[in-house]
Amino acid sequence: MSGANSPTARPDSSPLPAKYKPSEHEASVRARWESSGAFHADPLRVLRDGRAPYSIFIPPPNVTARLHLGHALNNTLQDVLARAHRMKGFEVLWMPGTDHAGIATQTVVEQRLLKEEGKRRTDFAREEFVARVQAWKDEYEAVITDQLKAIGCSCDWRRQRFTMDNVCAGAVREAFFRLFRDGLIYRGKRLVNWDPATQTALADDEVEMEEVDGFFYYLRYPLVQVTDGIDRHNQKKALPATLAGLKYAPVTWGELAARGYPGAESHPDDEQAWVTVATTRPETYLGDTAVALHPRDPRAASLRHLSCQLPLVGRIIPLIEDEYVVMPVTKEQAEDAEKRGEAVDPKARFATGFLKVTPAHDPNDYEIGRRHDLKIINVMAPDASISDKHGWTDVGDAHLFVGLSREEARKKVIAEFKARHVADSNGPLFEKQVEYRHSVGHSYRSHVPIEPYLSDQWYCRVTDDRLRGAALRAMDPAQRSSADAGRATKGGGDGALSFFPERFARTFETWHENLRDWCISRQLWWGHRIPVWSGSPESARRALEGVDSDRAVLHENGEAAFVCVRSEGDAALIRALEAAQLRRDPDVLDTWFSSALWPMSTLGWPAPPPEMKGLLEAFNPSAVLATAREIITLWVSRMTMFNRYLLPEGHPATKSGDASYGSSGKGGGPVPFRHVYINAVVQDGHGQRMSKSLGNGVDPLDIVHSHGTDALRLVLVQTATGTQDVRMPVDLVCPHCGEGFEPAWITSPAGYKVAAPRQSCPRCAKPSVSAYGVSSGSVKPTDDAPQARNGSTRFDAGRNFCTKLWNATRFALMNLEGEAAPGAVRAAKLSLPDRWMLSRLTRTIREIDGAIAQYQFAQYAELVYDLFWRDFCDWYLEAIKPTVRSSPEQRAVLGAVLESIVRLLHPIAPYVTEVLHGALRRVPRAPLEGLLIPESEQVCVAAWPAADPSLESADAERSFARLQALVEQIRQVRSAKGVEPRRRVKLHAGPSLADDVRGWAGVVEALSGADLAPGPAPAGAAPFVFEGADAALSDLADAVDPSAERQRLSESLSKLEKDIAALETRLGNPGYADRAPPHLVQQTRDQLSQKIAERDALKLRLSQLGA
RNA sequence: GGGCGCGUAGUUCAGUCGGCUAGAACGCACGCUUCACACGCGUGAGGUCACUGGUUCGAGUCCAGUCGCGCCCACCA
Repeated sequence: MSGANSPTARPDSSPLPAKYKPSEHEASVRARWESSGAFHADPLRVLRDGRAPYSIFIPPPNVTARLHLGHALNNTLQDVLARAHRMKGFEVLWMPGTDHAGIATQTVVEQRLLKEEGKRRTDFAREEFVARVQAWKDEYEAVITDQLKAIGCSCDWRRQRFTMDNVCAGAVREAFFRLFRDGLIYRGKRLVNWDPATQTALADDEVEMEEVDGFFYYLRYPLVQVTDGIDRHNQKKALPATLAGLKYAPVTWGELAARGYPGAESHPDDEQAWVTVATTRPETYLGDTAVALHPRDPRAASLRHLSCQLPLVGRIIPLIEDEYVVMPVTKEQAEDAEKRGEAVDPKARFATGFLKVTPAHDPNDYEIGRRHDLKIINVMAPDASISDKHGWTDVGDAHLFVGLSREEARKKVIAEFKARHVADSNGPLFEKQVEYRHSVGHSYRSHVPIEPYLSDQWYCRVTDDRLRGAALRAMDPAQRSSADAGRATKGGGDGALSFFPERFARTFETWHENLRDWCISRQLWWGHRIPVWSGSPESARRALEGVDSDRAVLHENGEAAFVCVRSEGDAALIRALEAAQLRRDPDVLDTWFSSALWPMSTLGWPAPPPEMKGLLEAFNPSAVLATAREIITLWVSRMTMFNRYLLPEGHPATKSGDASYGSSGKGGGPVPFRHVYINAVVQDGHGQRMSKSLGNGVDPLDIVHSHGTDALRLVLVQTATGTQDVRMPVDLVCPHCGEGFEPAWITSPAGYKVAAPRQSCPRCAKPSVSAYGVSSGSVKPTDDAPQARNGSTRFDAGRNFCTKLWNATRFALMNLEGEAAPGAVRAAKLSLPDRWMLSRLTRTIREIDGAIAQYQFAQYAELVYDLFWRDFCDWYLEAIKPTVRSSPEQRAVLGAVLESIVRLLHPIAPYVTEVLHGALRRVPRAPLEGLLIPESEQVCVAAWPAADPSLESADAERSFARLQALVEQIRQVRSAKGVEPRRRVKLHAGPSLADDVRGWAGVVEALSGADLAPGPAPAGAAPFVFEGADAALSDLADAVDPSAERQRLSESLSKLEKDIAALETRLGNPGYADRAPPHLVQQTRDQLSQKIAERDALKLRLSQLGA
């Protein structure tokens, strides 16, 4: 112990190093977490011991690339929840894993193979190629796992899964089998987003829209009237002219005029009439099977029962009426409508009112075709060249287009239409072209325009009520907007699902209301192979003779038979099928199919191996899913549907721990999670979404390197305020001299602002390589141009906070030595700062609990920040400095409060709190009545602090607030008068305030550097007013300058006058006293009278100083 | 085209039920190397809460509209 005159201990007695260096502690802390098994969840503690479960399924990151700050945010928030609930006594399972991300991963691997080895996928055998992708996956799965571990994620790492591992594959297989068996998976000919370059179907979200400059082409279709065979024509629309003895005759303008067609009379009577269609894609006219117009179009009546004949092809196609068609408007009409505030379809200005309908090559036309039972004629090969081998037979004179690419065909069609005439004497078939800028879907893989393409695909019937309806019924009725909101019935997961922030419920709801069946097949090699064998019905039936329907299911579809085999291990059956010439489908499943099963597959459904027994019963449904808003549709929806469909209604009450869940088959099963928390999108400094593939993704490990993990997490948590976007501007850090600098920006090929691949440091001028160039593969780090890490001053606040916490703990440790209090310390007997601090702690614990329950992460961070820095450091530690060494009771409070703060902070800043907890627990701590913080070896499994509400003391908070106000006032006077910081001055106060100051036992003196002096203030003292009473400071070194003093007091006076005027206006308002709540009126009155008292005191003081 | 979000101090952002004399961090100014911490301490300066109108005793907050920025979904006549 240092000398008796020293109020606190010497700094060198601290057991902690002088400075917190994250890199010196994080690895060893992490190793202790892992070896202790602190994060390993045991379903038995739930199922047998009745402990409350709390589970979270990680959104499995794609194994395509390293994680960026967006992932760091998402996973930090999950970790905050996991750690907080672990400390609150829940049995926590945070399930980790990664996603095979079919198309994305295959694409990056293909690109790399092409770049590094000059090879294409087709240069490999399928197994060989898959092995290469597997190698990539192994590499990135390891990288991602390391990143997640580094940022402190408290996942149950022993249970880590991958969407294509054996357990997950079993779930995919079983789910597919049941959905197939129940008629919810079917083979369909549908329009898909076809990438003609890679020849695969793409999901809607794999299509990128790009603005393209193009043209509207105006083409003329001659009008004809079918004179014989009209019935057959109407039954099977769009017949070739040559077929079935169809007889037809040209329709002349004269006939049209007779039918009342507006404007027909301006044409020669005996010439053949035509209609003009407008299209951006003239080459698709080869597949047209109708021309449509709006039923209210003024021309519609006069055209009824007429047809068009496609030039060159010769096909006769009907004129049909459909409300989808946009009627044309003139420029003037459009402007008028806009003036009236009416929306005008931009297409209306270009439209002719006649829409060519090509069901095989346009999604909207496909829908029209279905409505009108039109023929579907596919005129393209899979490579998007014009072909007569894929469903187009009535080629006629159009054979000159066959074999052309779609681009060549477009030119050729235009050229031919320009060169030909409607009829011998008419004008050309080509009318005009108009420039038109529109957005066109492009493949995110090959960047060529998407072709809507008719092909055979597997579909999941998500529009079935057992899936879609179940998902909608899962929603919390309070978050539903539509009419049937109130009709949610009881049972299963109905009404159990809610969104945070609430507004995202709308996204979920409208998605389901507009849902279409889900195309689940992909023409890829990387993924879950579709477990269906197809061949002729007879051979399929023969091969399945005597095979139980539990092993395989047969669906027949006209000439084809499809056999779904339940188990990959059913080798005998598979051999029999292949012997019967049935071939396995070459396609794989959409990646989201396995993702949709994540909450089940990771828990071992349907047949858990021994080490996974009980997981499903214990941990599904999970507590919360934390994810990004753009996958509400892709993922959240599908998990909800599958979980509810595949798990039985009674779950988890089902007792069996084995495979034998019967599917409820009604979609009445449990929700996969009760809450969905949508976190913000992390953007870069330019407001662009952060993404490694764009080259603007920041590796969280760069921030870990520069600021430490806890700093990273603190700042990320602070940003989670419920907004949609978070901007995280980043710099580069020079690898040579450590200078942070703003990179030089360039625009990437995709139009994003990214750091230039090569940078040079503004300080040392040496070159470096930025992340963008590295991820795009355009440049590699070398010895003289090493890679610059990202850095950001945004994280300084977090680092500073950790340092402050470290230092405060060091200080506390120095002062916690010494005799412990003999028994339990009772709050009522403590000093004001102690009672105040305990009150603040108790209140803050309550507020933090509320914030966590509502996913108010930023508020949680702010609460614990203020508690620690503002209350504990700025006031409490300073207040107890004079007394703590001599008061065992005060030491008990100090130790208990700091330990509580460390625990409250642990979910956000796990590393530094773990180290500090280790140091703090070596100091014996006397128990404190009302504050329960049981001993624990590690803070990550320590109990959340429990404070008795009685510790919350309004009285202590009120008194301490007065003390703080007085101290601040004294500091202001000192600062205004330029008193030396270390100089002790004298405080003169009236008897009542002096009593209070004495009652506060030296705290005011310690915090303000002013000692209470007896008697009235001497001449020349600096006066001030506290709570309307005179007080003063004297002994300020130099004599007080009366003119400066007048100046200062006058400023205070004018501010007071302003306040008083404002308060008087408010009270003078006749409505205020009547209608405002009484306590507010009273408060205003009190404020006014206090300000008036202060003003009068100041005025008196000023007059004493002499005007 | 449909939906959602944002606009508050130089910067990044809080601001819940309308009660506000609008806060924080960083930055800035002044003072302080005080025996936990200069990644610190103390004291300050800094705001037409995008704009217009409305409701209200009272509007940053609610309503209507305007302008600007961004995101998601849909869309190739």
